[in-house]
Amino acid sequence: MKRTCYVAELGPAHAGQTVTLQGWVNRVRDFPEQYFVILRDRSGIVQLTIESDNPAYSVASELRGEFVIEVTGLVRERGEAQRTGAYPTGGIEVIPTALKILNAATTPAFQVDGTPITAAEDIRLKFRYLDLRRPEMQRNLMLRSKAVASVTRFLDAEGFIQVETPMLTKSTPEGARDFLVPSRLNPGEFYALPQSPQLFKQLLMIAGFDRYYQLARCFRDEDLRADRQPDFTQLDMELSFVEQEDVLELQERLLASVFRDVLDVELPLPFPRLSYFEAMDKYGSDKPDLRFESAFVDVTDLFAGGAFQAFATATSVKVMAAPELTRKQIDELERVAKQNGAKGLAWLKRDGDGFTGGISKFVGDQAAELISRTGVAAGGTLLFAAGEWQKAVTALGAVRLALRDLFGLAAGGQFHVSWVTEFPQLEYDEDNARWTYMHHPFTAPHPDDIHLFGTERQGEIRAQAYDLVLNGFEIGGGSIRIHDPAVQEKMFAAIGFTPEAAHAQFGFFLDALAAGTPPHGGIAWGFDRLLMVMAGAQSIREVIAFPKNNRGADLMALAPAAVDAGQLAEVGVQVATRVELE
RNA sequence: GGUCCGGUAGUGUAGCGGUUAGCAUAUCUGCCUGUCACGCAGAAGGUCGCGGGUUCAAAUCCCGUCCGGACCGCCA
Repeated sequence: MKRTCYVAELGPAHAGQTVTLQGWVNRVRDFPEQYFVILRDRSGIVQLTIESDNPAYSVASELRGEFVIEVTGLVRERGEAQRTGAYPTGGIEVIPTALKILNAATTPAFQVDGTPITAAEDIRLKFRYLDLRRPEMQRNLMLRSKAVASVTRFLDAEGFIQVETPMLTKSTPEGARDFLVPSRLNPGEFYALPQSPQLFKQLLMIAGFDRYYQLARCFRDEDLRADRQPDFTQLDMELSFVEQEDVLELQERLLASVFRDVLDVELPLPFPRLSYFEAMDKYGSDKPDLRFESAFVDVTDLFAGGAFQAFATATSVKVMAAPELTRKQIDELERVAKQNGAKGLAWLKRDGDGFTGGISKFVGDQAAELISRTGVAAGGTLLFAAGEWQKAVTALGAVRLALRDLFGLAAGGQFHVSWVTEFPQLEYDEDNARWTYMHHPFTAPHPDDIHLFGTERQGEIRAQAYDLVLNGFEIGGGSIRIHDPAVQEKMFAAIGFTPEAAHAQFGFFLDALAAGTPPHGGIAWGFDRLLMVMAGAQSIREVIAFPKNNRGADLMALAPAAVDAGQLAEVGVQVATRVELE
């Protein structure tokens, strides 16, 4: 390799030096007396100036966008009138003494020269190798790489041991659908790709490694979203001989360290904490966006037994103050509320000391109290959701986020990190009419609540589980694990597992738990999601080199795809003709 | 499984019952004495996603279908 440096390393200090650069033709501007060729590599761009008497002139005339070239030339400081501040190397230019085309290029499907991208995302994904050439995507992946380095450095210094766990494994007890891999050597049997290394990392604690981490690929066969991919990366960690407080404290230092290294941003420590109940009750979400306040106020008592039936009988009436809204905006917010489980979205507009519009005819004496509790501004709007507590706050939580987007309430590029703690240990599964775990069945309950197992109040048991929330995204979640077999037994009983059934499903793991398990706990970060927020991207795909689209397809490689009959026969799989089950 | 939005030159868009299907950009050619998203002139480039229907007439209206995106369910 003859290259002497990346282009962005050049500056006025190099004036007079001869350098060799390699990269892509970002743009060519031709003039009667010279060509200006903008050369791009992963570091940035620099201008080559080729006068008509330069031997490289004829080569320059052949250059087209995205050609790969190598240039050797003299760095020259530009004249005062020729400088530009539009890019960092705008004060210099390179006068080639040798210019070589290393490879020609077809005309790209879209411009990769750093001008704002206009191509739709499916086009970008189809030509991902070009898309990744764009400065913006180069930045995102470099940001990601820096974050990996930062995490590794920190955890290494803290005594963590990096261990890789298998990709071909058995289903783990988390809730998602598994990706299955047929076993050729064991016809009729399947591996599952890991949804997380949960059991393996606990086994590593039992094995005495004390502190483990891994950047673990995880697989979940569920529908995709802007922040969800079928295969994704977790930063997975587990620690022995710790309590919840130890885990949270270390995580705070780790995340702060990553933000400092990668973005030069200082996160204030410690992170604020909310209980699950508080998060739901005030913000209608277990991952509230706390970059803005707009908390809910409870007004159940103000309407109980009143004339407005929907509120009079509701177990919970929540209200949120909003700015002045048009009728159209209210309709849109109502649509959001309905899509998130509300029957409707009641509203009031403050007019002086009273209210107009919406449900104002049901508001009498309560007006003053509504104004004082919510602090709604003159002309402002109050938005209500009523019903069963969980449904009311969830719907209003969605409205809260829609308001954020409507009014840019969280604009300004700020980061807000918080913990949500004290999740319920158990939740009632309406569809199957039984209790189930909320996190996973090895999550430790709060010691003060263990006596509630098997009672009517077992829904109140708090788990020693915690989520890390950044700008309204769950970027991490973990728990202290059960290490006491007696507690594990209570947990299985609570979710309707007989000892036999538990053994059938988790036998090897239960044996391991009995083999000398230290108290332990951990957490896993949604690494892609964290990077998405740090990069200011709207989708997780912006920080993943080769992501899947909405339907789980790789639009470039065209995966998934049919395989030939021979391959199927070899792994003992038959594809059934698709039958519509009606 | 559901709701909503979209599909028109390479790319991004306008047109929404009768147009030679317009514009921008990219591409190619020529011109232009230092540009920096250079500029100017010209050329080429379109099964208006696909199928069916309505109509004298469909890019435009209707139905179906395929594809793309956001969300709900699902994913703890």
